[in-house]
Amino acid sequence: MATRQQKKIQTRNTLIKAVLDLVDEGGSFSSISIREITKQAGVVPTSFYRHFESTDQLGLNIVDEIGITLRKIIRSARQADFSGHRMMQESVDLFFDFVQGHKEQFRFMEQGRAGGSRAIRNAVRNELRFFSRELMSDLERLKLIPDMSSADLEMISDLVITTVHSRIIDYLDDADNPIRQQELRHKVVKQLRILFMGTSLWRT
Amino acid sequence: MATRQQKKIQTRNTLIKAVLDLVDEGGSFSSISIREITKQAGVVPTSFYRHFESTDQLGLNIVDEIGITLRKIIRSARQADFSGHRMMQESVDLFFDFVQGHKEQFRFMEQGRAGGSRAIRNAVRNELRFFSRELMSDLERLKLIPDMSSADLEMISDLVITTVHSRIIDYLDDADNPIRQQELRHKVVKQLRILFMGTSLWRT
DNA sequence: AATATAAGAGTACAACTGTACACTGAAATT
DNA sequence: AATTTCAGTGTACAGTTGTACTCTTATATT
Repeated sequence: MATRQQKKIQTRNTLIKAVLDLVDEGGSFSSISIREITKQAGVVPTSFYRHFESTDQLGLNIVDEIGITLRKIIRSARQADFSGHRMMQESVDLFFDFVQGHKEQFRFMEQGRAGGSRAIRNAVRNELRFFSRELMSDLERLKLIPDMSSADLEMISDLVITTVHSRIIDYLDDADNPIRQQELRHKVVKQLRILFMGTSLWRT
Repeated sequence: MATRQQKKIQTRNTLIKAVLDLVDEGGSFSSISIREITKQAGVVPTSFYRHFESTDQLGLNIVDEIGITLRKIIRSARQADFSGHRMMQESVDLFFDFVQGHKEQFRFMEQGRAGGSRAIRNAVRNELRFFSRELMSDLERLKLIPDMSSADLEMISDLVITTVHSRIIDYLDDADNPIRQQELRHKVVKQLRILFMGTSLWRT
């Protein structure tokens, strides 16, 4: 049998998973009760407090997990080392494949960004900013956008991330319509192309 | 005194306003109860059902009101008839002034888009699509983007709307920091400039 | 003037909520 | 081997929830 510490971590993960499952089933994080969570996790209500002092605290931990997923996306993209004219399509596909593979996390992120508590909104914002900064450093490193100040590069990275992440909800809501999902990916690619073309004409 | 019909409409509006007030105070629509709403509205809980069969129904009515606000934005922009190199800045300012003036509505919209019920998410999506289509027809009418197919124009309008509306939450969360709000407006203007520059190089 | 209508008030209740408290038993420490 | 620790259980309770029901009374209809 496992050690006490291991078992605790296990239950903790079960609680987090319970929330993500409930969100995936269509629930809204802000209206999920401690009792629903513990029921879903197969644990008694009061046990919750052995791990989190509030649902909000649990939510912040989920945001941390989302951060990990975002880092995985970045790592994958760097390893794949896309190049040439298919680079854009391949990057977008990589991103949405991750969204598909972690739909509960991304649904939670979008919910939290707009409708969570102040703390959760800020946490999500931070993760997105981090993601944007990583993109920025890749744009710099690979010299994908020559002759650009740091401030402008930051602004452009931000625009790219916004363009992509704004479509997450629409993408997930089309889960039963793969054709529309495909079109959506395609649309995003076009939008990013436009945007990158714009950078070549940009002068601060 | 007012007629029975007028009084009914009045209470109905009070209920809607109650929800928007609660959202403005930091509440999440999905977790607001009928009793909270009626309490805020100064009306007995059971009265709620004389007007709406569920909170979701009330929410859909709020989305309709948001639609009206969006139409006002469009009308204002057309009347103002911005032109020249300040056009972009003036349009963005117009938009964010409206956001400022209807913060409860816009907060509700962002919450609903990501965390509402399926019905509410779809309703919000529809309003945003409408908004995007109106922009598209203006781009066409004013020939702001020459030599562009309808499909591409639609895709570009969508990108513009996304870029602007994605910043609503960030903007409202900086309510206590007007300098940051100003910077945010400025950033959006730059992003739109890049994007429009991109369109001039675009070939399907 | 007599009657019908219907918006809002009041009452009631079962289901659910967060959380305080004492308990259990297996794992960790001594 | 004896003791301590502590994750998870069980019980309890006051507050909140949605909603069915009846009642009131001002307005509308006749």
